[in-house]
Amino acid sequence: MSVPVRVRFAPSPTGYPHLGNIRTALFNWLFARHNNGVFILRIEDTDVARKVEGATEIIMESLQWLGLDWDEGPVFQSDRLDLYKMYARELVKEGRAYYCFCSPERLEVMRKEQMMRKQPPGYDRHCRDLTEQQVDSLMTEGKVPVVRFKSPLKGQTVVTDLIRGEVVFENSTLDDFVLLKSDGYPTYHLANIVDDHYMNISHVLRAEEWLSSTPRHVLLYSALGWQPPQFAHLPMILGPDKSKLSKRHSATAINEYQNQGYLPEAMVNFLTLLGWSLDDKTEIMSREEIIKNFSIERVSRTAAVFNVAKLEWMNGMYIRALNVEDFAKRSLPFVEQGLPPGIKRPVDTDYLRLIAPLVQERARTLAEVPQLVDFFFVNELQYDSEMLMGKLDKGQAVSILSQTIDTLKKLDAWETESMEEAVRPLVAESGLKAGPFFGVIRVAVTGRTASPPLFQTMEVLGRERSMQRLGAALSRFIS
RNA sequence: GGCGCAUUCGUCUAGGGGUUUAGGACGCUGCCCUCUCAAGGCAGAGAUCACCGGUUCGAAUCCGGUAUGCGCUACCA
Repeated sequence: MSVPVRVRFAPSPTGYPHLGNIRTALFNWLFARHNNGVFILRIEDTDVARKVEGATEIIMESLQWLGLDWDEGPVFQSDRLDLYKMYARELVKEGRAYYCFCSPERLEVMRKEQMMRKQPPGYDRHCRDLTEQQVDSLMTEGKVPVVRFKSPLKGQTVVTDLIRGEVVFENSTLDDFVLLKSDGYPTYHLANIVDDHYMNISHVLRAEEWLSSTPRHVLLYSALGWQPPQFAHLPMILGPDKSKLSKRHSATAINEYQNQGYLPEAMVNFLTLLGWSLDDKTEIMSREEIIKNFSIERVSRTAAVFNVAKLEWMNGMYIRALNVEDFAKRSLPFVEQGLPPGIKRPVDTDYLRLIAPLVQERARTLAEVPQLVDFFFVNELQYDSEMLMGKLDKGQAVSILSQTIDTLKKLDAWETESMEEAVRPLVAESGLKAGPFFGVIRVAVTGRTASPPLFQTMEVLGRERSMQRLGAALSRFIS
């Protein structure tokens, strides 16, 4: 019988979660779902100074956007301060921790000196051996202490990591870290251990940056007489400069990707592949496939650089896989937002549905859709006559336009096929290649040199608008 | 400075002693398709598997050292 899997995502509420946080959440969620376990959301709001109002809501929205549903929580550490205090006191009582009255100023000076002497910085254990009387008198003076853990001076602590194996730390390199701050809040180390224990967390999946503090956690578990969970330290996600992803890098927050028109399912697929792989070739996988196959054994040990270009490609794959209806629906908010202000809102959704199939395979993100479709909406096309002529001369352009207008005018049905049937012969007669010939019409109708297929575009645009645009182009040359 | 982790094409990765002339993907280049742009198809360039030693009949794969990168080194998480 193995322990039931219970994992948690435990961000601190400091703003939009960035890609690294989200990847951690994702792996925890995948691990829980694969093992029919429980995924818990816990908010680590023990740093009053860094706490940002509304951040919890933002975190929850981000998880929801990606479809990472949690089974318990959100649990707030700030609601459980008494619990942490209780264990801090207990540890002091048992001689496993002590009160420290050193001022921030003293600590600062101490650190500077250590740095200057090229010594490893760390608390010098000044208060470690205060007598009970000394503590009492400092207390009555009104001094507010922190509680520090009494790290063993010698011996080793072994961390067993599911991804990295056994990692051995010399206890002499561990300092007496703070458990309870002077404002009564616990540090991460204390709160984390107490909560993981109380919530019966079975596996701690977190970023590699935590590996160095894990021996402290192991020591704490043992001091409290608790069984530690299993640890798995996930490889970090790096910026293009190979340093830890942070605000210095562009677009690190998850909401930026939402705003840029990335699909959550593409995001999930892509992030899954940052540090995990199924085999030597499978890349596009449904959520179900990923859940079915996810395992810690296949998590890589090496940090991964976040590569937007590949995300773009994958997002394009997902966009093309959408059914047209869905694509139109998901594009709508981006179109509403991205079309020039002069165009009437709300945007005609039936019209957009007709346009959608013409641009779906041309968009890599939903945010690109407005630029792809705007000529369907604007009243007056902006382009210069040079563009209209392309490599042809004025006479040729005039002839192409007038012949096309005459031909289309006689057409009964304004449909892609009949238009093409009627216009194609003109190309042959002109002695030109189809490219340049259609190029003139394309610019006349769309105002650009690259567009969806011409006749399909004209069909959707409608007879009236198409003819009007062709006429407008012709009148540039004949006034 | 100390401690820890890591090191396979530019990037994400497969590989876990012989099946490897190191596979796939993104990106890049070329060709095909083609009314343009995409999409799609095909092809190509791109990795002395960080380096040096060792183990072994045989090493990208195991061991040691070195180098480099990154992380931690707070009353932040």
